[in-house]
Amino acid sequence: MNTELSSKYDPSAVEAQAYQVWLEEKCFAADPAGPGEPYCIVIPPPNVTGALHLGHAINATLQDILIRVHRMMGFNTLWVPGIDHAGIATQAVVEKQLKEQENKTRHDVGREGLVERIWQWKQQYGDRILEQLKRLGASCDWDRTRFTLDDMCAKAVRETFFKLFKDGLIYRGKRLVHWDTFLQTSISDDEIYHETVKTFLWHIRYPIEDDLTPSPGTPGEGGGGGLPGDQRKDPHPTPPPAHRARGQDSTANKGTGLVGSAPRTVSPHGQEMVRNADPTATIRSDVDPAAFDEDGKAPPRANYMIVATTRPETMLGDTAVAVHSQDPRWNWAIGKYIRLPLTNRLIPIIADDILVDPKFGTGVVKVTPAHDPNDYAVWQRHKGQPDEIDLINILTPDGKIGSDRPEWSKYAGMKRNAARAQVVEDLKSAGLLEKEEPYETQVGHSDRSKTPVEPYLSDQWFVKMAPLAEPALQAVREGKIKFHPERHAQQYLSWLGEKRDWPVSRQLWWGHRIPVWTKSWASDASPDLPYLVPEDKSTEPRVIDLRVGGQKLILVKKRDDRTVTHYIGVGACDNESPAVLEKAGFVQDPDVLDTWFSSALWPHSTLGWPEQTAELAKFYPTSVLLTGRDIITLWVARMVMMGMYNMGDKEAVDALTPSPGTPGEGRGGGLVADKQNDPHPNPPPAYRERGQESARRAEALALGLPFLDVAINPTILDGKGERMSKSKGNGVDPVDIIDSYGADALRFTLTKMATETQDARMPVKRDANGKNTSDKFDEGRNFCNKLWNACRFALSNLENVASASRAVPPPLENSVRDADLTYTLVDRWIIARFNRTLTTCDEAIKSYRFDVYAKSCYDFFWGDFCDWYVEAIKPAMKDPARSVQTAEVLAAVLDGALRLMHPMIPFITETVWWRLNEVRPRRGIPGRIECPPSKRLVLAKWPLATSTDASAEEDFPKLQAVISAIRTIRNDYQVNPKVTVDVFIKADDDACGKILSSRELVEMLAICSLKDARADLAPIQNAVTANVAGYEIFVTGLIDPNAEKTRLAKEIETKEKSVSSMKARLGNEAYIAKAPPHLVQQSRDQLAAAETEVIKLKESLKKLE
RNA sequence: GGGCGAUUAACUCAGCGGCUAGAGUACCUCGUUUACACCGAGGGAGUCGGGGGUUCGAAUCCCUCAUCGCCCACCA
Repeated sequence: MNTELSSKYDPSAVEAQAYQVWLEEKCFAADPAGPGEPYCIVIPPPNVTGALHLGHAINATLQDILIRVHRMMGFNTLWVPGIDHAGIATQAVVEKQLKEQENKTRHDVGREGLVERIWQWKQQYGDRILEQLKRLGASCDWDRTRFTLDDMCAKAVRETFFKLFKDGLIYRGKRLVHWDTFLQTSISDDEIYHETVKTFLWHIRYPIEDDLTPSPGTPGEGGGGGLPGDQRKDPHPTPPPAHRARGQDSTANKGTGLVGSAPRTVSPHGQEMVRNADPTATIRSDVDPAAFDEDGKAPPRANYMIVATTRPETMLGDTAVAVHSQDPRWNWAIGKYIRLPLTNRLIPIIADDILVDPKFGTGVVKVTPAHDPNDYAVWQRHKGQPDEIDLINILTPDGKIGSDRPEWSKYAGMKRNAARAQVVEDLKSAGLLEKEEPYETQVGHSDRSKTPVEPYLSDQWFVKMAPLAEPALQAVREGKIKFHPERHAQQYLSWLGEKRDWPVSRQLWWGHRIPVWTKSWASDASPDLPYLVPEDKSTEPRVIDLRVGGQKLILVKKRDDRTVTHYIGVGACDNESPAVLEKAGFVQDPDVLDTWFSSALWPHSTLGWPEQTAELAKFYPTSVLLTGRDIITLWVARMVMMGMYNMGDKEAVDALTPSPGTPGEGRGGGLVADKQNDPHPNPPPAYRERGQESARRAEALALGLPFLDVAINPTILDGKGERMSKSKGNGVDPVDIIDSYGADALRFTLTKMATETQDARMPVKRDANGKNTSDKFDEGRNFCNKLWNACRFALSNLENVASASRAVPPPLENSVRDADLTYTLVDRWIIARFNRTLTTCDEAIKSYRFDVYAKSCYDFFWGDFCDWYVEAIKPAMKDPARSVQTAEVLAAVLDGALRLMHPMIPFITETVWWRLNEVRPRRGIPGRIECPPSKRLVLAKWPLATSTDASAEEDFPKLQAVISAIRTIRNDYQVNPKVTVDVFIKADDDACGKILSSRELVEMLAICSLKDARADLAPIQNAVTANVAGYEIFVTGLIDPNAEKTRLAKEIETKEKSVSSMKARLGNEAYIAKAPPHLVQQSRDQLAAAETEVIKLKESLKKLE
């Protein structure tokens, strides 16, 4: 291997070689049996839909920084890479490709054909994604790469579903889905596009049936039923074994999760599966009744209501009319009935303050629960209430009016538009059409068939949220999991707080097939059953928990009616369970699980759960989750829930959740309230205070938490603040940047952008090759180039200087030696600066302030190390008397700097490290910069911050100020850089002593000759002067009286400004009385200093006249 | 409609009660001294979005308005 550093920095060569070495030497491989505290991150698996973008790049870079830092700190470190199958999204791109390339639909190739094609896609893009991560420098343990659809994850998915089912947390329920009447399938939200359609808004009269006492058959009487389609007549099926559900709602939730044609579970709030019932919706209680009564008189009570609709044909399925409870025009009618035109059905007038906005339209809304999401929500809200309403489906799967109701038989078989025309015509002839006005509306269309979609009730599987969500809420409320920045916890809390049940089935082909098998047969003939359940002759609903061939299997037997028995089988973790069931004639549910179902298990499924693997034991809970804020709800919340559910110790989890009796109302404020009570919210613990951390970890382990911290990285937007996307053409491909700038430069720039803000902007432009790029990466590239060259220079110097003969390094315990005193000021200063930078970086990384880490490294390396230190030691390095000592410091500081920056800039630092090891294998300054040797930087020890050096940090900046002042004068007078100027300095004895002891430095860096420095300096004629840091500086030989007058006048002006502002401040009695004394003193000192400087400047000015 | 965020130099951003408000890029001047022109030295550049308030003191905290953006929900 060639360790020479090329004179020109070439990222591609450096990067390829270093990465290859890391891989060959298995530097990223984790060993659960190895030493060290665990530190684990599981990657947010990128969707296999396409290549990685900058969002992934920043996310992966930050994770890699954490992983590399902790690896160097001696943690047993594991970064699990992986990819997400991304159900809908991936199927959609492959279907699109199929259409474009072969002009086929998924129905043409069939389920197996399509799935096979998607696997091909996965192979191609999955590999590409992993390749991209490698080019970025990600130090993942590649042997543990996972895919959310691989066998390991599949096992975890089946086990979880099984467990949830057994615990009664999974149920079958109805949900309104988008229905494509042409393809006769439900489609996802993503596959809908909206088209503006010109239609009419029809205003229809609904006659109020006055003075009608509710008859026994009408709803509201509590259970009389009698309405066709009423599902309440079904008996509740037998609950599965009553495993104790978690959380305060447990009692209300037991005994569900089973077969059924309609949701029967009523959670305390009636929200159990309402996708569209938004419990946070504003209830319009602020309505002022007077607003409807402009004349001060109550309006006359009408004997009909007017409803407006764009879809009159749906009135066949109306089951109520809703008004606002505070609307004086209509609230008197609540509880009365409408005689629904055309069908002659009686439907109730109900109050629903969420649905109805009294300020809009007539204030009356027709309610069609089976065909409108909002109306469905109304049905949900009123279910179980005295004003419960009915639900009537009027459509057949192919989008025609059904024939199951005699009252609308006239319309049966008509398609939407025909039915609409007929209904309108009939209303007209009945004189019930009040008005017909042109209207534009957005109609959802199916992306597949290009036909309008219908909201359609369909059977879906749901996961009950309340018992899962409550512990997950508590875990964050009580700080067991911490968000960084903290404010992001709010989104998590408010979303989970809704506890909306989670619809987990998707009508797709790509994904984890729902592990449910069903079979129905006449109850007197069950030929295959004995194979599974030898002795079951019962016709009663029951749950049969059994093992077949050692496989966990649960069977639910439900008597549907007298002649047919349904069995549901749910297979658990083994691949053979399906086979067992299928052999017995069971048929698997055609749907797949929501892609987030497998994602929710990611932190523990990737470590081997449900097997008790060594990885799981060592690395769970993971240390931190780094992700974008857009998936806090979809993903983070679900991981916490499922982690606690699968991994948590039941007692610990239960103890976390307050029982219903405990006062819980005080915690409405959540985080905010806690923050106010705690004087030190989220205190930044010193990085190595391990005790606190391991206590937190133990607690998290008991609770089953998937991670201790959640760090949110910013979203990268383009220069206009818009999200990057392919369709907009404003996306930047990280690989393009790596090709042109290098991975280190990309990483540095992204790290520096990782502030606490939620968005980071990146102006995008096109490069010469027509690719998108951004000037933002210049900074990273420049820094990398600087780093490369400074290292080359340092190494070439070290090559020429022999190592000190003493044995190095001695153990850390050795305190600072007396020999330290022999170090020069600049040596002591750079060592102090290094240690201070290290401390800052430790804190920054601990608190996920990656920008601070990047900025500190940049300032230290470029601003201190290159600009001052390296320049300052040039003479000493050429002087045999001093070079040995100087080289020791140089080597140690360089060593420390490489370690410090390696996590962010891994390739260059590693490459330089190899050369440094050759040139100077032993290095370190005992007690100041320890440099324990390591062949590879990636595995080297993280530096330990040591004491700082107050006097060096105070004195050196004064030298810098003097040098800068002389340089400024030189520049102002445009002195040729080769010309040496003469300088005299007046200051007190101590200060003069200091400047004289660094005389060489000042003379070299300011290109001057320091003629004299003393307290009693004789007046200097015709000098250009400056006053800094207690030094009065005179530069002779270049005076231009007029220019100097202007210069001094300007100087005096600014100084006087500061004098007057200080005076004003000190003249304020309240300031003297109330401000902290040290600030008052500081102001006084500043005033004094400024005043004397003004006097001196004025003296100088006088001399010129 | 709800939530979150942003508004500081020409651009991209730090700073979040107390230094004369900083950095990078761009710009201007000077300079190729063998680490680096992807460089060095120096410089100009800002009523900290507007308006109120709290405070001895506000870019920083509170209220309000305006503009922009992101996420979520929705438009009978």
